[in-house]
Amino acid sequence: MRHVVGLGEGRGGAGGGGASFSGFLSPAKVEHSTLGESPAMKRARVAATGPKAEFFDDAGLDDGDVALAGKVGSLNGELLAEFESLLAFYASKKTEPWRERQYRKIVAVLKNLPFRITCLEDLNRPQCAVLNGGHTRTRVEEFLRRGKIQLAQNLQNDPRTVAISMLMNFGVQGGKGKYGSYVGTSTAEKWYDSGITTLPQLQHRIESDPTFLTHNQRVMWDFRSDFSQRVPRREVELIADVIAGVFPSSSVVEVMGSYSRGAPDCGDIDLLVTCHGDVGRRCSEAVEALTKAQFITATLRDSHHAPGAHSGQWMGGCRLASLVPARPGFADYTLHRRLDIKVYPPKFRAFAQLYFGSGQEFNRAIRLFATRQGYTLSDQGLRRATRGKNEKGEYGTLWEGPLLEDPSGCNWTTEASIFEFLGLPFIPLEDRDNGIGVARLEAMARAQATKPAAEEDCFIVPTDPRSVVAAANLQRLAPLPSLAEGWRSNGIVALDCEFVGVGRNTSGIGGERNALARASVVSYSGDVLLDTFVKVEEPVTDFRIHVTGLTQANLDQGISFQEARDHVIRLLEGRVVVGHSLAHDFKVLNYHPPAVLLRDTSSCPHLRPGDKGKSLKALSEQHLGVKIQDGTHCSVEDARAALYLYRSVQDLWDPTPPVLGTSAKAEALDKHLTEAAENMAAPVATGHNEPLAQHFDRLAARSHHYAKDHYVRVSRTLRSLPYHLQSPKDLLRPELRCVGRGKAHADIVRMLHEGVNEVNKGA
DNA sequence: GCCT
DNA sequence: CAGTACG
DNA sequence: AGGCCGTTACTG
Repeated sequence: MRHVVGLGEGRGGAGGGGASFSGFLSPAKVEHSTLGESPAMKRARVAATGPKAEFFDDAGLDDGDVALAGKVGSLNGELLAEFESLLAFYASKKTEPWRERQYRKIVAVLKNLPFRITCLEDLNRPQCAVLNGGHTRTRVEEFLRRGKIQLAQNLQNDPRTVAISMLMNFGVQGGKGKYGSYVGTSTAEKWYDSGITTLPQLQHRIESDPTFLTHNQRVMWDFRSDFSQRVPRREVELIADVIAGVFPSSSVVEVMGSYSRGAPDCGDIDLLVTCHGDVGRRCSEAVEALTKAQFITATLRDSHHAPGAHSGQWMGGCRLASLVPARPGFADYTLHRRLDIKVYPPKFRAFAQLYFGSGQEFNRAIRLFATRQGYTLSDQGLRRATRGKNEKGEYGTLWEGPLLEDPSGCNWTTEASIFEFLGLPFIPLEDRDNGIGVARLEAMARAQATKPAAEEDCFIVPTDPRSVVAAANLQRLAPLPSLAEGWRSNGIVALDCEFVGVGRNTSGIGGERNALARASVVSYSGDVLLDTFVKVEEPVTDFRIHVTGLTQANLDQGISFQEARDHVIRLLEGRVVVGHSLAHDFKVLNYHPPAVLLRDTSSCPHLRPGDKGKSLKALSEQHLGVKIQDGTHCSVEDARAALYLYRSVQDLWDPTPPVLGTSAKAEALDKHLTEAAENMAAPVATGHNEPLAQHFDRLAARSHHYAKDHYVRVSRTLRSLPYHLQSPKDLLRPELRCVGRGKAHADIVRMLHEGVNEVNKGA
C-alpha cells in the first residue's frame, strides 16, 4: 500500500488511497493488488461484475425496462443508427462543433437507454431530455412515423463524411468513435481536399512521405492496431503497479477513468499520482525510469517541457512484455497500451479526482455551473472569476481571483468539499458518466437561475481602516443597513482616477502608456472614501499637468500602486461602481468587476448627450447645471459628478437591486465588515477643526442641493481630520482635495489668515 | 444542435 | 496562434 | 442573438 501521510482520507470517504499498489511486480503482489481497494473501488468492481449497470434513475422505469436492461443499446438500435450517421456527418465538419456535441449527447443517451422508444410521449421521460428539443423531437417523430430519418439516409453514405471519418480515425472502427489520432477535422479536410480519400491512399502517402505525419500522428498510426484493443481490468492493475513502483513510497497512485467506474475493460489507462515536491520533476523521473525499463515505448506528451507547471503529465504508449516474460498458459502482454500519467500535489488531489473520475460532459457541466456561480473550476482548484464582455466586445474571463481556500479548513481533501462549496449535492462516481449527473447539475442550475436575488446574496464591503478619512466616514456609515433597504445608497460608490504618461512613443514625445497617479473613490453621499496620490515606478514622461494638475511632488507623497489598487478594490468589491468611461480606470488598475455592477455615465441610456457631446464635463453641465473641470481635473470632483449624474437617473437606471454576489462570498465579507466596524469602535481624533467645521455647517444650513451636500461634506471632513489645519499648504493633502478649488477652498484660506469670525462677519 |  | 487531446 | 469547460495542456 502506498499512502501519503497527511493527505487525509482517500477517495470514497474512508481510508485507503483508492487503488494503491505494491510497487514491485511479482505474481504474489499482483494477486493481492485489490486488497487495498477503497469502498468506492469495491463498489465499482461489484458494479462491473453484476448485471449491466443501472444507467438511469429508476424514475419512469417499469419492470419491463428492468428486464431489458441487460441488452441496452439494441433497444433503440435503428434509431441509434440514424443518429449515428447524423453525428458522423456533423463530426466531419469543423464548422459544426456544437451540433456535433449535441448529436454526441443524443447518441450516448440512445446507447444506454433502458427502454425502447415507441411513442412520442416516451420523450417526456427525464432520461430523454436531450431528445426532446425542438429539432431532435421532430426527427424522432419522423422516425416513429416512417421508420427512418430522411436526412440521415441522405447523409449516411456521403462520401466526404465517410472519408473524413476514416482519416480522423486512421480507419480504426468502434470504441468511443474517437481514436485520438491527432488528426482533427482541419487536417482531415486538408488531406481530403488533397485527394486522399481511402485508407490505402492514406497508407501509401504516409509510407512514401516520412514528413507527412507529425510525431504524435505517427505514434498513433504505428500503434493503431494495438491501441484500438481494449485493456482488461487485470492488465490495468498490473500497469498501475509498475507505475507505483517508480514514484516515492509516500505517493498515492489511483486508477481513474472507466476503470474507476467499474468497466470490465478500458480503452486506455488513466493514472492519477499524488505526491509531494516538484510534481513535474517527479513525473519526469518516473518516465525516465520506465523508459529505461523499456516499459514506455512511445511518448505523446511530456510535461518536462513545461517546468514549474502545476501538474506533471505524461501521455504515451507502454507495454508490460519487457517486465512480464511470456509464460505458457498465461496471458502475454505484448500489446502496446495507451497510458496517461498525471501527477498532482496533494492540494489538487480532489480537483484532479473530480476531473479524471468524471465523464467529459459531467466535467463541462460542473464547470459551467461554477462559472454561473461566479467561480471557475479546473483540475487545479477553484477561484473567484467573473465573465463578461471586454472593451472589444469579446466574451470571456474578465477577472480571476487567487485560488480559494476550503471554507471548511480542510484544504479540499475530498471531492465532497468541492460539491459542498458550490452548493451542490454530492454526485456519486457512477452518475458522472451516464447523463444522470449532468441532468442533476442542469436542474440545480435552473433552480439557481430562477431564484430571485436574496438579501444574503448581497453584501457591502467596508472601507479600508488604514485611511484616516475613510475610517471617519465608515464610522458614520456603520452599522450599515441591510442591502434590501439600503443598497441604493450604501451599495454604491463612484470611482475616478488620474493618469500620467510613462514610456516613450515613437516620436519621442512621451506618454506612451497610462500610469495611475491619483485614485479617488466617493460614497453615495459624495464623501471621500479614498483619495490618494500614487507613486509611479517608471519615470513620468508626461504629467499632462494642464489636465491632471499633478506634479512630481504630488506623486512623491503618494502610496504605492499595489497599495492603492488594494484600497480601491476593497472599496469597490461587491458594490455598484459609478464612473465615466470606467474601462480606462479598470484597465490601468488591472481590475475588472462584473458588468452587472458597473454604471458608466458615458454610456447611459437615460443620460442623452446634448450638442456638446457626452464628456463628463458636458453631461454635468447639461444634466446637473454644474460646471466642472474648469482648469485642471480633480478626480474627486469627477467621481462626484458621475455620481450625481447617476443619482439623477437612478430610479430609471436601477429600479431593482442588482445581484451582487453569492452567499459564500457575502459571509466572508460580512465577517470582514464586522471586524472592521469593531476596529473602528475607538473614535478617531475629532474636533481639531471645530470652528472651521461650524462655518461650513452654517453655510450648509442656508444652501441647497449640491452646494449643501458639498458644505456638509467639507464640514464632516474637517471634523474627522486627525490633525489641526493650520496652513493653506495642508489643503494640498489628498484627504483635503475634496474641498475643491472653489468657495470652500477660498473660505478656508481666508479663515486661516483672518480668523473664522472675520470671514463670517463679511458673509 | 439546445437553452436563455 | 490554430489545432488537437484529456475527462 | 449568442453562449456552449478549462488562467487544462502540448505541438508545430
